[in-house]
Amino acid sequence: MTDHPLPAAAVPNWLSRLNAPQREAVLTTEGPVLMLAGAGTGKTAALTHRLAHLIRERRAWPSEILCVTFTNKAAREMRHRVGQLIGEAVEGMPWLGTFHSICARMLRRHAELVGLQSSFTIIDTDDQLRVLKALIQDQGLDEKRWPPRQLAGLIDGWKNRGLNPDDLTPIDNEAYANGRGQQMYRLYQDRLKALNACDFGDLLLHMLNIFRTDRSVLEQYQNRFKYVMVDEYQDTNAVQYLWLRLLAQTRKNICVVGDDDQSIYSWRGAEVANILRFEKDFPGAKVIRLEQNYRSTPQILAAASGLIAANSQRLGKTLWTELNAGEKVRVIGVWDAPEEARRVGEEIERLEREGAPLDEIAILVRAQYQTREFEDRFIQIGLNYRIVGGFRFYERAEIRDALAYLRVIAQPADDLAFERIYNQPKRGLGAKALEAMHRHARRMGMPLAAAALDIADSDELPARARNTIGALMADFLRWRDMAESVTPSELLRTVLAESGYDAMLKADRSAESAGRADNLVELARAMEDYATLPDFLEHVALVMDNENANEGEKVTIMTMHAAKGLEFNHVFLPGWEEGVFPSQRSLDEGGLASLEEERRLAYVGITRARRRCTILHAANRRIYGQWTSSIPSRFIEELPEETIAVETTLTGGASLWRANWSESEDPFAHVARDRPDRSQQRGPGWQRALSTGYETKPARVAESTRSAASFAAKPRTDITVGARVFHDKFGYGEVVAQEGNKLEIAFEQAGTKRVIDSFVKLA
DNA sequence: CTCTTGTAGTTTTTT
DNA sequence: ACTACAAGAG
Repeated sequence: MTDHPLPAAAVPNWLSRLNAPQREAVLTTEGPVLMLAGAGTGKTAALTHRLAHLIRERRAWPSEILCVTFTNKAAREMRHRVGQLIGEAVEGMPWLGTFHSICARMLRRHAELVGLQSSFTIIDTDDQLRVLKALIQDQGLDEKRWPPRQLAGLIDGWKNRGLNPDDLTPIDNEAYANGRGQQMYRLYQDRLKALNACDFGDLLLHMLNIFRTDRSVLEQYQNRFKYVMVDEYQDTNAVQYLWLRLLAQTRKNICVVGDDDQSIYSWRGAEVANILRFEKDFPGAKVIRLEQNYRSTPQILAAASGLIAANSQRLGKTLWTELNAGEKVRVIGVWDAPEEARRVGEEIERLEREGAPLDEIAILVRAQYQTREFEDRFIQIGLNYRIVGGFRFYERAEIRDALAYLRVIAQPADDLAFERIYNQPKRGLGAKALEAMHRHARRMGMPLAAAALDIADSDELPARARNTIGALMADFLRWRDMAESVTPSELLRTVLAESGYDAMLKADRSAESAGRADNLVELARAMEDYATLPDFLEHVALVMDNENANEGEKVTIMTMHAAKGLEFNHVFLPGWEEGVFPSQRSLDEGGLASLEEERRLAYVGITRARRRCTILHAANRRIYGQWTSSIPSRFIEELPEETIAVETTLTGGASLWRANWSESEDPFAHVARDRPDRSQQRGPGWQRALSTGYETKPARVAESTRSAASFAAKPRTDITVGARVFHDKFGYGEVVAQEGNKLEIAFEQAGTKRVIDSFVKLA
């Protein structure tokens, strides 16, 4: 295309705010580019300008650029900033997103190639564990000895490495239940297929499998994507790497950005090696280093650089800044965790008095449990805070229940969702009913919902349970029809009203029920942004983070992992003690590599700060309910002495004494958390189940059976009229009629009953 | 079938 | 210490 390489003087105005290496990254559009961008060096600016440049110069249409990030937050930020540069055109960028959302989009188009329907459900970790647990029980394995969690971890690991069940080595196989790893992995994949579902790892693995086996699909995407860009390349794992390499192989217009010092996700399969070998993968790659830091003071930068220098495996770079020297990094030692929280609270109040906005203050912790202490304290002193990443909106029970209803409507094969709500609100269906449905479903190879329809039409369960099931299935069929013509949020409101869920909450007098109802209203509101039910469900599955409405200024509390890519004027880093940070687990399990990852995490933490950085450590902390005394983190010693100012309250006897008696009792301990009220049972759903007059429903149930024909109930071939059969409950009998999979049997003891064929065996 | 009691895991980090 | 789930009683 236009090949007039722009001389520096001719640089368009809109690039003038970039420095020389940034501009080089923007203008080097052809061929592989590796951008090594240290913390705070403006890599997002470089990336977004590069993207805008490609579009402005008409080198590619927005839809011809693949731009991958790791988190939804990063994707949103990128979209927003590109939008500022090129305006509306950003709307036409369907391929800007996370690895997972992009793969989901692709997989919907090619689902049949891996044995799924396009309507497949994306299940989260919770559902994944349920499936695995059921499989483990099926296989007669002891789930104490071989926990589902462990298997889930292994399977995730294999998927991250791009391995299918057939690709496992004997060593991988041995990792679970004495050589049953491969078998369990295969069973799990089969089960997912039957559920028409995939987990997070599958989104990538399935696409990789498709690319590997189906040339024409791969070529289609290779041709489409004229340019490929990848953010946080140091965090890619093997599948992501292989997937990218296939896509970029032909054109080689791939630009990756990363910082090996900020690689903090190796525990989920990320391989720093990917960034270290980029030049080998793409010979002739242009390597561009962004080393000018625009974020932090020299003191903060020097402290962080000094710390990270203790790591061995580094590409190495020298960050510099033109900013004026600021304050030293403060290191504060306190007696215990409550004092730590108190101290941080005081510091924040002081900053507030000096005019610092609360939005510019963050507390970055190693692990989620550390947030609690701060929460308690901030409630006590009335300081506004926001916890990022804690309990997510979409993980609340009532939200998951509502979503389960919608999932069953959208995707009848979704047994996980069906199991969640078949008796929620309570309808008087329990283990017996579930077992009957399971037995039939398994025997017929059909989903639970289809089995439920069959059972409603037989004498298998007591009349009351049967009628309840029939009524529920009739509801679902009605809702499924309605879904065609009504907006998703209207559908939800109808479902909540008609299922008795609303009534259940209303009748519940416990403290939380009002909040739950509010959450459901909020869910319906959130759904208004989506035109179709599948659109919404996809959003929920992949974009699980909640940007709750930002009312007013708040201090941010979050993990250091979550803080990557963000910056704040003032940063507090509590809990720098051996065993907390670096975490005990990393010390025990991962060896040196894992310790170095913790150190990189520390580096990420410090470099979030623009003006002031405060590190704290406590001498005593409660871990697993046990008081433990701890020593300051080794990372504190590794900070260059000239960059830090140490203030420790422990050295003087006075402060020790003070700490000793003031921490004795927290008067708010019992106020801060609400006791869950267990009086919510026996909701109106239960009453409704008794009072809705199920006797009048049979006609409707028969009708529903027909419309469920898509489930294709196959009759047994081994049973014919006249056959003598045995039924667990009714005993011996003779088949007098057969209609599809339903039998009419004259039992010797119980009289004539209608029974589903999967419940009898030949006598 | 629901409620109570006992036990074990939990505290890395995310899609 | 706290929760969440399994097992057992009513």
